[in-house]
Amino acid sequence: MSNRQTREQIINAADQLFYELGFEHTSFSHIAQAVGISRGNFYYHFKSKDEILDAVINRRMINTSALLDSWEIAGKTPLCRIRSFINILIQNRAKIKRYGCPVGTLCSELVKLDHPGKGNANKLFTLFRGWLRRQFEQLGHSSNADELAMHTLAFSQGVATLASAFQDEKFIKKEVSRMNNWLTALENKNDTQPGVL
Amino acid sequence: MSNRQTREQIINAADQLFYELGFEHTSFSHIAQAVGISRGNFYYHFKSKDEILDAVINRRMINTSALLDSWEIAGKTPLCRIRSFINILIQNRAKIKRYGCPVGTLCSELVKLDHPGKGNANKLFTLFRGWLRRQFEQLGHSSNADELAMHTLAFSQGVATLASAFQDEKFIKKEVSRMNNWLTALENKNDTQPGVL
DNA sequence: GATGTATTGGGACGGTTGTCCTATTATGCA
DNA sequence: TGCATAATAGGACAACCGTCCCAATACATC
Repeated sequence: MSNRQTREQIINAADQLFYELGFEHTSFSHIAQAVGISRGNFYYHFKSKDEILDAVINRRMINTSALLDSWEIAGKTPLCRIRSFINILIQNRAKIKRYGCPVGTLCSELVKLDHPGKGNANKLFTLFRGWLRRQFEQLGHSSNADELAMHTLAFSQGVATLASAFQDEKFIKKEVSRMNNWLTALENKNDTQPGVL
Repeated sequence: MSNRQTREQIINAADQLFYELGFEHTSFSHIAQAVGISRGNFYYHFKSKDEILDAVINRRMINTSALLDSWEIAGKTPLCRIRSFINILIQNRAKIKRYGCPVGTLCSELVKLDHPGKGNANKLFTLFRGWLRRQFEQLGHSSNADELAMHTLAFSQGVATLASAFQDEKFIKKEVSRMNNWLTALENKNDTQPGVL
């Protein structure tokens, strides 16, 4: 097999296992078994476990960018695009129920480990944050677009954490519905109307 | 030193270390060093690491119960009591910024480890949930008290996760302020007024 | 002060971790 | 077909893990 192919498979397996088992609890043995290669083969592709983590985060960054771009194209209005973000909670509800949010749980773990890669992991949040901020600006909330973006991010994190703790998919749907109502209300009171904070 | 004293010290240190380093990453060596005893001494007080986790969760349950009771006494109105809950984000903001929420991060970790103690850890959430539900019932929102309790919990989890990821205490204050506004608005439209969902 | 129990320290144990080396096999090019 | 290089398998390595045993010490009771 070519260098590139095996490397991609390792990143693939690590990506999934880091999500499902956590970074620290995922061992080379886990990844090796998932890919179907020997443990000793890793050093040829990656110098350390941290380097695999870097590759995984990098891959997630690229995938996330592509996802945001697709929403940018498919969504006609900023409101519609923000709803795309919120709806990933519904789409991924089965996995979220089992493992929480892949971004939030990774960041939380790396912070506790005081791991060098925690900064990179947080960039995933920054990616969503910037994209959401731009959507809220286009929605007419330039004055507090970043705050609204952070609020939307916090919403998704809270829902994911509780859905996982209580093993409750219905709760996800309820909160998404609540969030959609909030967005609708937000559309009707933007910066163009004076006197509204 | 008496049996009880050492045991309490172990639970104390483990409680703090599980929060700051995570459960899996905290070793007997860590705890031993924090308490100032030898590693071999553990088996006399606890048969396994899982047993320490049980004791830590038990301790947190007791402390949480006491905290909720104190809010019940100090808070004159249900609204005031719910605000007590929200304000722990402000009070513990320094630690939350560094390590996230002690309940949320522990539950997330144990779920990924598929650890037997995950059920016990979730009981901490259930404790808050039930207490909040009762407060919302007293506030006149019996029909959806549990939903409002879960929403409040999700809010706090989302804020803690993002505050930790972005190392941002100001964000906590902003979101707490937003939540307080939401509560105020909620007080003015309870079940006693028909036609409001 | 002697004796029996409660508590502790030190270390052994098998297993797993991430890292790293080397012999072996597969592959592509001349 | 022969050869250089790419890729892999297997295992050695020290360090650490949780567990567990046992001898040494502290303490309380007589």
